[in-house]
Amino acid sequence: MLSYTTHDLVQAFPIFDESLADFIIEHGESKIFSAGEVMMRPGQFFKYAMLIVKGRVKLYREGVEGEEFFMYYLENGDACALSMLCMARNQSSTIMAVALEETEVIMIPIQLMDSLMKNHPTWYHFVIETYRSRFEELLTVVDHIAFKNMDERLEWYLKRQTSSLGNDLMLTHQQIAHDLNSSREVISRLLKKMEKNGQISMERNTIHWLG
Amino acid sequence: MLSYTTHDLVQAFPIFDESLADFIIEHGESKIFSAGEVMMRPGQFFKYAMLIVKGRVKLYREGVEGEEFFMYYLENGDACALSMLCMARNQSSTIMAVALEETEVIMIPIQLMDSLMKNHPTWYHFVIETYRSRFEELLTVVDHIAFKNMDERLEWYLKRQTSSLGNDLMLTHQQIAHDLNSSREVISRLLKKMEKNGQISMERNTIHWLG
DNA sequence: TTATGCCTGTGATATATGTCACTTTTGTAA
DNA sequence: TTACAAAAGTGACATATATCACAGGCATAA
Repeated sequence: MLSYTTHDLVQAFPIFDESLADFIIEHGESKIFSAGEVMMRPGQFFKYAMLIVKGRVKLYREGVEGEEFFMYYLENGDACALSMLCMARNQSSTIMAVALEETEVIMIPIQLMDSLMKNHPTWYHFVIETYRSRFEELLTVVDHIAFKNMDERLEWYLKRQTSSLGNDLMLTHQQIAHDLNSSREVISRLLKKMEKNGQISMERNTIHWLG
Repeated sequence: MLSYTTHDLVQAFPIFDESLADFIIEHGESKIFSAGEVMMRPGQFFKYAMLIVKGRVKLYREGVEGEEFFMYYLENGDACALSMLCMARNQSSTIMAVALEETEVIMIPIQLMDSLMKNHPTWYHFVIETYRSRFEELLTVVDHIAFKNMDERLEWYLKRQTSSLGNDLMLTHQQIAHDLNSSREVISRLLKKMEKNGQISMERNTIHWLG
């Protein structure tokens, strides 16, 4: 039994109807991850579908030699598409989810899926929409790495960051290089260019987006 | 009313139970696409979920300047994850699906989704599994373009092709270059190397995989 | 204050891939 | 057979990105 009100939940997940919200309040479990905590790792087996109520989760892909590649953030009102697949198997696929801030999630046990699907049309609308949006996002990620040069990718990366984190980004060039699987020097040089073009301004540890 | 038997359908889609197969036979529609026909294009609105019964469909991403990027094939027993999202909106996202051979599909109208989800647990298991596998596939695509050099990507590409098309690939270097968004010369040179390493042999229009 | 460890800037160079120009091979149609 | 177009081979060069080496700036702890 969760401590949210029906109203809270419908506000966070507008697609839910009240009976679904009530069902989740009654049967869901709650969990808080602290900043920096790993929420999901390679080859993990899921027993729950996870809904994000508060905080921010960074999803990224790990290469075999420890490279990183940023994919997207999950925030309030999102669900982890991968956790909802519910049947993830042990595989070499290595997706990582890390809480960036203290993050509050609702966990819904697998066993409830049948009942949810059967009795709550808004639940599977939600599931479908979750997949759809992540799938689309992944497609645009593919577009960018397949078709674009690093300068455009960097610009797009910064835009996405600002839409999630605001215009003042507390990021080092090194972190950005990791997220784009590039190198610091390259990122530094490209940022310098963007600064000259008046797209951003920079301070130590911070980039200001001048959109 | 489709002309398949329950048995046919369950054989093609082993996850279906008989009552689901019967439902689909009763309410689904059938369509045949001829080789080369475009089955899905940018910004299309879907009224049907599509199940592939026979043939082969190539899915690829188009860049803004007409570049191509191969993603995956759909074959007998697969469903088009994107069509199942059912609510695709007009967007700049440009995914293309083209029938490679004559391809036979079952089309399930959106309006039936509610009933299918409600009454046929094996249906949503199928839907979930469809998403899961496409999502995973897309993740491995991201891995390769994010982390790997062209030689490894080419090798992986050829392996995937063979697992779908057999060991004798009727492909020109130009086609491969398109699929990988590279250039013919680069692909030719890399193929030459692979030939020297004994991984493949080549003829005009054909590459033999010597796995 | 000094010492230390990030963070950032910058030139030189290496490497992978893309591009250009041209040739040779091969299959097919006239 | 010849003629032609598509496919494939190849060297030279261009460009983007990665890597290396090092210097200077800034923040924090001792």
